[in-house]
Amino acid sequence: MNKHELSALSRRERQIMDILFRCQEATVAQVLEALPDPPSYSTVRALLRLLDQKGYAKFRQQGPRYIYSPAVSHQQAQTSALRRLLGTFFQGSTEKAVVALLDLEENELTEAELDGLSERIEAARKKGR
Amino acid sequence: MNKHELSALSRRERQIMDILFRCQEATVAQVLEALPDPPSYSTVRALLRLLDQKGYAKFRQQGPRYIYSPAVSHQQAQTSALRRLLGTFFQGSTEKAVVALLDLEENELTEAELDGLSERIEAARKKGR
DNA sequence: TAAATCCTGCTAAATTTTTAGCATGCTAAA
DNA sequence: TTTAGCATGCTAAAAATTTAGCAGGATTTA
Repeated sequence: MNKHELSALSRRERQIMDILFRCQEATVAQVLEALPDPPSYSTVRALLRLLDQKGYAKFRQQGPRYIYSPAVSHQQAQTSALRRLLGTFFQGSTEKAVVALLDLEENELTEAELDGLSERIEAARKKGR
Repeated sequence: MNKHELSALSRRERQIMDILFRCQEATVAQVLEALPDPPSYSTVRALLRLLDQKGYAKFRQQGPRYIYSPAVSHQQAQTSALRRLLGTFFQGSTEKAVVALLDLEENELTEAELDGLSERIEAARKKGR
């Protein structure tokens, strides 16, 4: 029932939304720079205008240029992306996903972060019963 | 360096790959059924053939029909999806992602799963120092 | 102030994606 | 065996996406 179904976006549109979510805000030039197989400046502008018209992105003017950002709440998009990931790769199992995350090589969790996670798990334990 | 960059796929192609990853294997009919805004049977066949040609999917014959599956390793696609998610929504922080996962309403973690996670965290702790 | 530069809006062409339909072969039922 | 029902392969049209380029306005710089 989600009015803004991100999975319905076209290839370029999705690539751009990814960038907007990652950067929070970006100028046309920044988006262009971050795009794989970068097209022309003109193209990026057109795409951003399109995303604005469709309600996925918005922009404000800063001096001479536009600064674009996602019009969809970060929280909401995040949740929806997580759900999709769970369904697609982890049979809906949160536990499997967490394990896979912890197993990623490149992650260096600090002692403090590990503490935080332990607490969260204890909290979940209490809530569970 | 990844030869099969899933983010380069078109809208329908990605939707189909999602289904293949979720189901592991699927017939044309099953893919069709799982597709949002389902097109015609014929269309799905064409798309699957395309994905096969591009090396994203493969199929085997079972009796009269084909059974399709991803040609990319589940593990690899999973990892790449996780990385992308981390970068897009969590500033690369594994910890943030785990917290968000645990905070999803619909997850009901069993006692056993929570135990497992605690162990994982302890393991990470030891490895860390 | 004039020139150069950077930005946007818009339009239309090029390309890619998505789609349906026809031809054909296999399987199973009548 | 003949027919009906599915299944696929292929092709080409339709639709959508992606792209470049021109026109115009603002801003900066010389």
